[in-house]
Amino acid sequence: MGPTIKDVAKKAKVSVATVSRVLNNQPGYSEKTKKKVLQVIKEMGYQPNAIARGLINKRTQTIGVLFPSVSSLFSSKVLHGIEHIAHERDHSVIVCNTDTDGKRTMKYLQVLGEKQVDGIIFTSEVLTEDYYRVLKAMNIPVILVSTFSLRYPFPYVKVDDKHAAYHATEYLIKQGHRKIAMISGTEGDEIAGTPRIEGYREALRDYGIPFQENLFVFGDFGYRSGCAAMKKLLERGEEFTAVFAASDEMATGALSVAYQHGIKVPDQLSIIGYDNLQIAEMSVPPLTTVAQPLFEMGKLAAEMLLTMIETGVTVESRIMPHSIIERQTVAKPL
Amino acid sequence: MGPTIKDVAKKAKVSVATVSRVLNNQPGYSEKTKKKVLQVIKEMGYQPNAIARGLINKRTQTIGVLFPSVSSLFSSKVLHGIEHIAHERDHSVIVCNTDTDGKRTMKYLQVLGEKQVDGIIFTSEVLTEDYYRVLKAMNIPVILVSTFSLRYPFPYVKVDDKHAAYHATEYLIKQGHRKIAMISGTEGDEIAGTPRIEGYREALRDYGIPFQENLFVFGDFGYRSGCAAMKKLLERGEEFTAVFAASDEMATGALSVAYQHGIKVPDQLSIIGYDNLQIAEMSVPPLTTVAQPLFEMGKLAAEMLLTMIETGVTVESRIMPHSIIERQTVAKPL
DNA sequence: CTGAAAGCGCTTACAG
DNA sequence: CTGAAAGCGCTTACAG
Repeated sequence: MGPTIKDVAKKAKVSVATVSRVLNNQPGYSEKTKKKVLQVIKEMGYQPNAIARGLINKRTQTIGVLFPSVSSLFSSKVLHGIEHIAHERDHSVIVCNTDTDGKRTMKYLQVLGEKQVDGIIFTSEVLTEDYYRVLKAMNIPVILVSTFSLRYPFPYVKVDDKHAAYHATEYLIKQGHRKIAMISGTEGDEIAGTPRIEGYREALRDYGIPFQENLFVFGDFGYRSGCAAMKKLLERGEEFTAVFAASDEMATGALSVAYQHGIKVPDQLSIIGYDNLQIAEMSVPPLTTVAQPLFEMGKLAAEMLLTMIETGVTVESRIMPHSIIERQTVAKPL
Repeated sequence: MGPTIKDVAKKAKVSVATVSRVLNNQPGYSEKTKKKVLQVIKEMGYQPNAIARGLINKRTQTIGVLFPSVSSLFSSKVLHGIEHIAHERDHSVIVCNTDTDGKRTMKYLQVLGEKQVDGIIFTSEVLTEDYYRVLKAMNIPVILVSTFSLRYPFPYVKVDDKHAAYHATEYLIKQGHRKIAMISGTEGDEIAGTPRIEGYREALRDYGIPFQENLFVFGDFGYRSGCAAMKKLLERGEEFTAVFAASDEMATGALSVAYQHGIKVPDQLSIIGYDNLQIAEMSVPPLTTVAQPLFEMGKLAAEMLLTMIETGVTVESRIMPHSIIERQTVAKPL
């Protein structure tokens, strides 16, 4: 271990109280002692012990973040944004990978509590009553990202999924498409599943296009499920000129399968995704998609959390703007 | 704040020492008191304060990880592996995003020191003397991932880049290619740049193929630089039937440009990448590439670090196996 | 089997 | 302007 505040005090011939004061820029010492102390600190290479500080200040300058999967393209962008602001405002971030597993999540929540984090960001998953209870009991600020809860009053930052899905579908319609298939996310997912389906259906309805079971299929947001869904759609034999996939990964899967079947995108088939992950730009051809400002969402969530930590006042939820990134997978139907 | 060990002790009518003992499964109490204490703990919803524990134990059960960019596909995989093992072995991980910025990195190192992390994993960047000095001064275990240092004796886990590049090039040669271009990583990068160039050149040499300046171009590992490099190669007019790109992102860029120029892959041009990121599987056509076991590397690094933390003995560096993932971007030349 | 006490490295009234 | 002392929530000899 390095030198402690005691060592510094002794060497500088002052009390630890004085050293502590200059360390924290508090008043109560002459310019001369300040200089002396600062010099000794430098000489000894003294570093304050944040753990000891945390114990007494009841603040650890650390926040916890929970993701279903840290390595997903989605989570890593959001994490990047969170980390950026946290660092700017002198906080560290502990990452937790829940695997969408209830037990694991509860365990993380407990650990985060024991480690006395100052706040928590909970992302992309349904806030169960269990989670809510322990979060509530921890009595620290919590921000939800890409998820929300009607029942539990944590502020959130997210895109309006239903609205965004409506726009994506409408965009296709405005290009002239009427036979529009949808590859949805996980069945029953109330966060990124159902709302996007609703957006799709409402756009269809508003433009007088009947919803067809045959043109609708569930995936699980992942690439492989996109491939499978596309195959299913093709096998059903129902004609369609465009598909709206509820994630870029699924859209890319659909793209691959189209390619394998010799279907030209966008000449014979238009595809629009959702997320605007890096792969959207890198796919061949580049994917037209709905963009969520993930990095910004991470930043905003961290800002909201830190504001709550610092001021104690509850912050307002925020709906972030989505947008349609026009690239090369959508064209007018033949 | 929740109840402390004192509250528990009072309510259970024992001393805090006893509570501490049952908490830590140490001997020294009757079955009866144990039951009593456990019951009170449950009743009060008592959670130990890890900060107080850390202060006295000189162990925080926390490790720090430094990445150039947390949101890169590369870093997030490694992070996932690290987090997985850390959690399994009761440690938390603090992530740091250095932006490959010296000042920022030094700041993180300082914070990690103040927060008394038990160990550090340093990834994908050159270990400068400055970094080494403060790391050394912290006197805690350090593991390097995807980087290494001849001068400074920290154990590392990485793939043999030169060897892997040799294999990739050799693979192309064995398919019958003789005119093989290379899109390299960043010029002067001693970690993932130069070694891969050397591997490429040695394979060429071993198979009696002269190295041609015209078929070599630098990128910076990113997608856009891959696009630019491919354009440059095409503009130079020197014929080639295959390209080895030192990253999947650059390979994907090359793929896009080939597509834009109406060059069929793999019929007219073969491409092999490096990394085996998710996009390799998702590209059209799927990218043949060199795989590094990123998740496993993260896991192994965490295991090595935790072993050093727990036993105090220095662990051996590890070269991880690379492999060539054959997909659909390489064929025999016309 | 059990408890009183010291101590981890700090901060913060309090007193001077 | 400065220091002695209490205390944050724990663990761990030490003594019984």
